[in-house]
Amino acid sequence: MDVKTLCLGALTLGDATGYEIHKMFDDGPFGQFYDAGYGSIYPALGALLKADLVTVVQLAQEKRPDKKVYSLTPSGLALFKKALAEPPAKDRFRSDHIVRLFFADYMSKSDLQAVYDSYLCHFQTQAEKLRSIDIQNFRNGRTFALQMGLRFYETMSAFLVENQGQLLNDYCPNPMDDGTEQTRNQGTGDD
Amino acid sequence: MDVKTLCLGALTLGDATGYEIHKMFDDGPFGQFYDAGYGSIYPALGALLKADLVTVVQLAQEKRPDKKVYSLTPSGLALFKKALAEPPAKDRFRSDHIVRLFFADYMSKSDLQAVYDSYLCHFQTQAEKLRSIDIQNFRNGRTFALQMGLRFYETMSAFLVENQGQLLNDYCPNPMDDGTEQTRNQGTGDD
DNA sequence: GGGGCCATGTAACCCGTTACATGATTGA
DNA sequence: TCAATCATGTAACGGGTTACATGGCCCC
Repeated sequence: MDVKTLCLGALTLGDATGYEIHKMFDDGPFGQFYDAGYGSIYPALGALLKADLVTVVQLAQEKRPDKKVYSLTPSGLALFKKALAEPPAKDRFRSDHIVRLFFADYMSKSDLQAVYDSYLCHFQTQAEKLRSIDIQNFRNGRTFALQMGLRFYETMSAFLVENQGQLLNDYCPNPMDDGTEQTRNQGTGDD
Repeated sequence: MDVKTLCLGALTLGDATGYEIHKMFDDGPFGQFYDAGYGSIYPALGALLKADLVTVVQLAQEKRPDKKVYSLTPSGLALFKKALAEPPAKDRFRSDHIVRLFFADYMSKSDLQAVYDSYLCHFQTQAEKLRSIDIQNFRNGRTFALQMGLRFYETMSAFLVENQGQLLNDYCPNPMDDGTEQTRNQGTGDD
């Protein structure tokens, strides 16, 4: 699902500027399952406008660039619904953090500790963010997705806390002859 | 973290062919937190070879294309460790499924049900896959990452089961007056 | 017999990321 | 004063995905 479609979706929640849509991907309810920078949002909005899937109202502001408020058109909404009806692509998850956790034995203990700390902090922060979102006027799907994200962050941070010892206390740097591969030459001084 | 680096990491687990590395991203222990297709793996391996970060042994096979078994060189290992020591990029999670769950009210109930079913099935399948991986000879980090993945899949599938009713029984299609739920940006500031 | 597995690779394309460019206001 | 927030956009670059190209074996 590309940024254009996601922008359409964002606009079903109400008219918004590119700047505001970006915030939705950053802070708001979208951040959990997608993200997009200005460099993709603004061009997407431009393309959407050309295709009459959105309209724009330009509000002049004296001290800032004009604010361009975008709204969904009926055909934009129709296209979005059509996109939703298509079979979803596979989820895609990429985690530099888990790569490091996985290869813990190739890291120094202090680097590993740092990764652990930043990861835990990340999950806790995200959970906090989600908790602060008001779900009163959300309909079912919104609430569901939000709670799912919350559960995810809470579970992951709980996991990190519970298994900290396994990772950090039992830490043991790679001896480099663990039997996994054919021998190469001596791993000299490294780093 | 790019595919080249990930290939280096894959090779720390033992010599492998491009085909085998691909399987690691597909089935194996890498699938949880990264994925890569042949179209990125083979070129990556080629580049790694040119840079002397891996070596290759070409085994002629009569009935198939030659099998090219790649091995990490000391400098490849060193580079990989250097990459691990760098601060990790933010996790990136993209879920077409959750987008659909979030916008449930813009879908037909049957489409929504289908998305729910396929998502649940996905998590259950993934969990099963991870459970079948033998963790006996894994070191801490490997086990940790694997268990983290397992916890993730189990939690998500449990969440889906627990909250099925909220999503599907309380389902209520969008009234669709004008497509938007509220208005923002009525004026520059307020007034 | 046909589909899936083994096994490798290339090339085009698309899309998104990053960096660049501008600039005033507000709060610490 | 310095950082952050508001606010929009462009251009180049890079990377990965997709599709294309090949072909025999093995199991159902």
